[in-house]
Amino acid sequence: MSVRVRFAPSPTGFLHVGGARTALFNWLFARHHGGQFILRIEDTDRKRLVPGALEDILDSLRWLGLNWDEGPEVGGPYGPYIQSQRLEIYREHAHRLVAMGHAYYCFCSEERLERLRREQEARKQPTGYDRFCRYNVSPEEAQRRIAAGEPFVIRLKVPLEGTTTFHDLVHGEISVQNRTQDDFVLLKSDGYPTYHLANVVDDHLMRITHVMRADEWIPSTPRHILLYRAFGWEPPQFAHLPIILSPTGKGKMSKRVLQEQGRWETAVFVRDFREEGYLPEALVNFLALTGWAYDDKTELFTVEELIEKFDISGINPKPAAFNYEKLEWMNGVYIRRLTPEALAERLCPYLEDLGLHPDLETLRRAIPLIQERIKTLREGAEMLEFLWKEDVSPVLEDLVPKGSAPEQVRVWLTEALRALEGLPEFTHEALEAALRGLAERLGVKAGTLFMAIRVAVTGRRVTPPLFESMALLGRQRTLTRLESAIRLLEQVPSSER
RNA sequence: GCCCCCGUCGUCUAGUGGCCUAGGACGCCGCCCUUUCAAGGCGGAGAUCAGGGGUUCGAAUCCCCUCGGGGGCACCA
Repeated sequence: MSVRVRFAPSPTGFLHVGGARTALFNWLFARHHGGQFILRIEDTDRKRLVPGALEDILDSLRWLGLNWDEGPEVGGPYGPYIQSQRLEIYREHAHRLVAMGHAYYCFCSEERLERLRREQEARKQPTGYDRFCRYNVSPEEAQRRIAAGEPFVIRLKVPLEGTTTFHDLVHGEISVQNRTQDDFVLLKSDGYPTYHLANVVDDHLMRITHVMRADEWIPSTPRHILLYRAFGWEPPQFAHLPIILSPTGKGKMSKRVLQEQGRWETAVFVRDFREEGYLPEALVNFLALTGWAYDDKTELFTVEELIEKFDISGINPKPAAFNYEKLEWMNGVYIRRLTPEALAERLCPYLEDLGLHPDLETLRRAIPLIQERIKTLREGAEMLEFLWKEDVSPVLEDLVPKGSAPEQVRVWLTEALRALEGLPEFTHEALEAALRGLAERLGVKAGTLFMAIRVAVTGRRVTPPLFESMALLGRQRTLTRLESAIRLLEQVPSSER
């Protein structure tokens, strides 16, 4: 039988890296086995729907390269793939379970359930439904009350004894006593299914063979097994993935936790990583490695290699902290491996985000200057910003090296200006020769002089190599920038010179 | 409170009874290169395998207990 797996997000927020990793593992597993990867949208909670979330999930998945064989926009033989469009199916299945004697109608009000829970908590007893309607409402009475328009839910008759056991592909044998499970709701009073019902019905109808999902579902898996049995269906295989923790290993990967821990990182959604200039292939490689390992040395994998090597047995059951530094390093590696043309192309959107309109020729020549010194595309765009910016507006404290006076720097820059004006050729070699000579004549350390010029010309202390940068900028703009830096220094009150 | 899961360097991990005086990677430190920042090269620190008991000739690996961390207990997913 062919492998069929699914990723089933709820459109209640943007796609989180944790969700992305779940999707990735499912996708890799499907591709490895030549099976199908299905995308199903679980939007049965109408109160928590977030506008734009579905689009973000689809976009993020596509950006990562995780294409789906069946699902929204592509269709498939078991559709529709959006649960809100399958309501009739769940309703029919829930009622069928009642007819089979495995489920029952419950008319308990929310107030009664709330009171019940409070009492249980007060007595420090396990909370859960007390099965009132299972024992006290006959099928005939139930029919009468439904006909009279009374709201109801459908609950599963959970066996009172015995244990439910399943073999998890990551965690091994897991078993739970049935008496610790209450008669959970299958169909809500608004006619919508709960996650449990919709999930099981769809996984069965869509012929899902392996359910790979987040760890947090382990406690409800026995319920799902019970549901499969009630229907008389064969349950799929389960593999529960450990969650991704914040970099400290304490707390979830969320904006709030990151902030509370005083971290510099802020990205938690796939779109955040995209905005910061991470390459999708680097994120994929990194994500594959959090919670999974192939051997004791391989770290860099192409997608094809990942597909070839991926195996559930390599999944670590331990929750993993998200290591931003390693992701940065890996992104740098991927950037360095890009062809210059590819890097130029990928950089463009980030330059445009800075409000720049780069000319391709300059960009092409600038790439070799930054390729090995950036970790993200955004960083690359920022590093090249000076090439197209109208005014780089250096700040005084960057312009004046420690231990120097503004007046000194003014003299240096003026001398530099003079030297460059008459330069026959405005090339890297000519610039270097001229400015090294100048440093010597001035009796200044080359590095110190260069830093002042660097800041004057680019507005920053961290830049691509100076002479290449100036050559790229061109004589005219270089001189103009030196002039404005000199003017800035002239404005310093004489007492501070 | 009840139920479940997890526990090897700061972090990601290799390890499935002897090859482990525990290997790799990120990060960190030092040196080299160097016009800034990187990249690169070389070297280094860093884990009594959560703790305690067993089993065994032999345990990070098997068993038990304890501790610590996480998750679940909704007409949310």
